[in-house]
Amino acid sequence: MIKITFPDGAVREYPTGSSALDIAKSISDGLARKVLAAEVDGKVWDATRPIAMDASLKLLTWNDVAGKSTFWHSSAHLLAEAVEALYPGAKFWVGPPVENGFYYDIDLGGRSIVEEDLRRLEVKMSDLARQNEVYVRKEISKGDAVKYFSDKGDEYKLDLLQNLQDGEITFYTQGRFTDLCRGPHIPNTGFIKAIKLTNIAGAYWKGDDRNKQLTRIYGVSFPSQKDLDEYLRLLEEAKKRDHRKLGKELGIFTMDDDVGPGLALWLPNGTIIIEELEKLAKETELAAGYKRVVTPHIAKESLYLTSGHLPYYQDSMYPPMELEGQKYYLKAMNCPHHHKIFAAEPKSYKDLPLRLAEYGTCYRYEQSGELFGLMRVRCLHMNDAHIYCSKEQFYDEFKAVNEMYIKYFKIFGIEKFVMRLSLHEPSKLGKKYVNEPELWKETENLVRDVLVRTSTPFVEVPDEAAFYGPKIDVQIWSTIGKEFTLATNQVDFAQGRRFNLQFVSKENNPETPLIIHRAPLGTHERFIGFLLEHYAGNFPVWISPVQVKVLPISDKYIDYAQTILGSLKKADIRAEIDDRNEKIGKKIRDTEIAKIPFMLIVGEKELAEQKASLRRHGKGDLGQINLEDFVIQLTREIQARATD
RNA sequence: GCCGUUGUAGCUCAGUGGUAGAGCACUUCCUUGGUAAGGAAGAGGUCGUGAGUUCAAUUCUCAUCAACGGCUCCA
Repeated sequence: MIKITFPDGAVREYPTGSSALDIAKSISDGLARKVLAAEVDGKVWDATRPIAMDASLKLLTWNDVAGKSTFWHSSAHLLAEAVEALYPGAKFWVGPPVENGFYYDIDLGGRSIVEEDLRRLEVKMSDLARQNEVYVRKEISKGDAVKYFSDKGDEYKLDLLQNLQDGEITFYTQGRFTDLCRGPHIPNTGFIKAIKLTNIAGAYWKGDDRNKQLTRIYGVSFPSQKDLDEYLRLLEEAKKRDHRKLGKELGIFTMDDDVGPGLALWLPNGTIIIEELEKLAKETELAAGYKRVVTPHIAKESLYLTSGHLPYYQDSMYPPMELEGQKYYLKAMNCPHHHKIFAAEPKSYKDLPLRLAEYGTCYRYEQSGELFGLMRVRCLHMNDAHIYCSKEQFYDEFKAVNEMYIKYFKIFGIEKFVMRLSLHEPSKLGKKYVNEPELWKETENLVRDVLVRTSTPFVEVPDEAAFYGPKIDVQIWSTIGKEFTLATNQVDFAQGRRFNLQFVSKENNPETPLIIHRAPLGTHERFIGFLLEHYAGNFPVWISPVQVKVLPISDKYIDYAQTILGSLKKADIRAEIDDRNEKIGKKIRDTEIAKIPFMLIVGEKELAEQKASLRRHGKGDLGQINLEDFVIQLTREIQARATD
């Protein structure tokens, strides 16, 4: 007998060699039908794998992340089985679960597949699933494994085997398909009741663009059709929040073929949002001791040779234009210009920290396949600033920048983000990173220290630093799941030297400042793209392009509506009037769809009492109000930059 | 940049080897209506661009541009 400890601390005895599934059955058949895998002594196992000694046990179902992953991983095997059945000779790389489903990377030997193939594969997968094929685990020697895949002619699996040793190699077989896999898997394919293959994509082998491109098939699967339907519904919901769709519907921005890819045109409504954001940034930065500067959009080649950007980032810059025998580049970053401002006059320690801020317009030649609505563009307006400080001042300055992020995020109610501490990779010194091993260590420790001492949760990511120093990126996700850096806070110990920037210390010695590059609001493009999705287009009133719409019941009340409009405008409230020849129901509907926060409806009654009927977007009729009170209240809400 | 898909009116989309349709939006008229779509009429498109096949191309072929889904990249 073995002693099994359950998550609630209960200990029960079972015959040696019982599986998690056996144990579940002993509790209830209903539970056994839901068990996908098990956590045995903290490791995820097949539910069917015999347990030979005392262990702690947690049964994993669809409601556990690990249970879901196992389910999707097994679905990937099922996909591979279907692919092998329909397209003999296919070779397989890897088929992992992902956040929302699974994929399998496959070499189809020159064959390309289309949407119809996905439907055929779905049918085949469902057929195979219905056969309740058992996932059989088998430990196998490296020699036998190599022989199996050599005979099969699958060089990808052979490549995987190279890094595995005897004793850690397992095969999983379901039906006619056998895969090299460490598992675990669900008990049998019958658990997979609903399957949707979502898309086909090319994916470089091992993620290296010098390698062959494999066919990646993405899919998602569920234990019931109802779950799939719900998932598809949520996908539809997410699409409604997509900033590209909302941006068009709300008149925020547009793109035009003649202007060029990745070059957003800001429409009047979008421009209002930009101006509100800039107002916020300018107020905040003024209070934090920043000074504003303005710099040109272009500079000579020599500037970027000095900064070091040309050797590192030329591929991401627009090609140069030639004037008077000189090469000029569109600026991809503002820092070199700001460094020149620092250098324009001699500096003493008394001038530090010097904080230079600019909403700088940058142009980056992003790869065509990378462009994505407003989130990834080729012309961007950065909430940029550079802080020049001494080593002693660094901690406070860097910390203040981090606090500024948090302050902004509170204003916008941004809660789902991850702080990412990006570090250098020592083997790439002199290539991807400036060759200053000591400075790298020192500044990375300084930055980590700020995060640790301010108890900011963060993740460390190697090989993601800027070429000039480590950084903290704030990562967010678009509604369709793409990850982006929203804000960034970077240390730069390299450019100060490259530009020979100096200040005179208290001891009358020349010293090189440390530089902090920071962009708490990222760029207008990405930030507004993110805000559109974050609020689903329902902007808080302070950034709403139109804050109040005045709706006369009929044209008899247009004059009174105009009077109200006048008072609103006098109070600097962005208001419009809907004087179309439409019924009030239609006007309300159109205003609701336009996501305008407030409506003032005026007719016979309102005119008689010199009032207005208030309606709030999404909340409906709020009854009659006194206009002066409304203006006071609304102004207060706008000034507070209230979220709702 | 790479793989795949798509490209018809301002928007969402239908359609055909014989030079095009719907709904919404827009304009005009009727209606003056009280909290999410009143009615009628009208206007609007070289079917992304270029070339080829054909008596004839929006439709077939090729190229190109752009968008979309991924991959790679992301100061």
